[in-house]
Amino acid sequence: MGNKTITRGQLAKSTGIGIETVRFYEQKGLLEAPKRSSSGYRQYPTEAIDRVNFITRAKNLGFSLNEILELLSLKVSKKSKCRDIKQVAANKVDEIDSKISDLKKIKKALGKLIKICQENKPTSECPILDALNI
Amino acid sequence: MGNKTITRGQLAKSTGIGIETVRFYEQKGLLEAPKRSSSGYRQYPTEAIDRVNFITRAKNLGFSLNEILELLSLKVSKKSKCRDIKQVAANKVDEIDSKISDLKKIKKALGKLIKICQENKPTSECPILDALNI
DNA sequence: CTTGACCTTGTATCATACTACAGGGTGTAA
DNA sequence: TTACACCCTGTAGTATGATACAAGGTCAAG
Repeated sequence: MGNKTITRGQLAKSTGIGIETVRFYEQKGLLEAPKRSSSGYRQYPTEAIDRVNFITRAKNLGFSLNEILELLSLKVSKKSKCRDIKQVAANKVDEIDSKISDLKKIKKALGKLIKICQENKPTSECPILDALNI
Repeated sequence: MGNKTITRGQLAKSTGIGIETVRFYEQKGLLEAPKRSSSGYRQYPTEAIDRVNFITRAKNLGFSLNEILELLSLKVSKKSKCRDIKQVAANKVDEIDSKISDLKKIKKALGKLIKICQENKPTSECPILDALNI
């Protein structure tokens, strides 16, 4: 009952997003429309902070807002839908595995570049691509 | 010398991007302006395919075109710049490590969700966030 | 020697994801 | 009770990353 709530500005400040972005995410369905005070102020539960932080991180990982909405909406409501949810989740896992693999390749290439740099060797026009291919 | 070249349309087709996107990437400096035939047709070296594929993958991983340009432009030209390049590369490695870590967390959360689904347990309003926190 | 699939340029439009107002109300502190 | 920082709504503008189109030139096949 006596759960602490925060305002839109406080949510924005504690997650590092813009205050207008909060409203934008609400419009997009990424943030649930919160309870309002008698004067119409939004009253967010503190869990909204986790939700916004998730959105920010997922965005950073190359997921679109629509994909993030899909991730956040994944839930088991009826048995009949369980198969679909498993399918969506499994597809996302595959996608994530391939992202991790690509990131590791780029990381390795950067490591090679740093090494070349330390050895003061000359580099080609595009050492990153070279490092990815060799 | 007798290196095979491909046209803009062939580059687009073999990388899965739009033909206009090729020109767009050229404008942005992501693709070097290629040699032209006597009639003005672009003649891309086949390596341009690797470059476009890199751009596509990096974009998918949440890097902006400007960041990708920075990655592709990393090269050791003078000793005096070596320190800077190492710094940029090392920063990118850190960024990549944190992306991998975030992706693993989401993957784990999806795994939990799949398990819950198989056990036919009821889920909360947002199982993904629950799975990330627990 | 024409048809059709390609290429050229310039410019305009689009989708996504914000970001910035204007015009007004609220809440607390001096 | 007035200052000031905050909140509200609606709507307009911006940045990024494409994508579309018009008007025309090129090239190989038939």
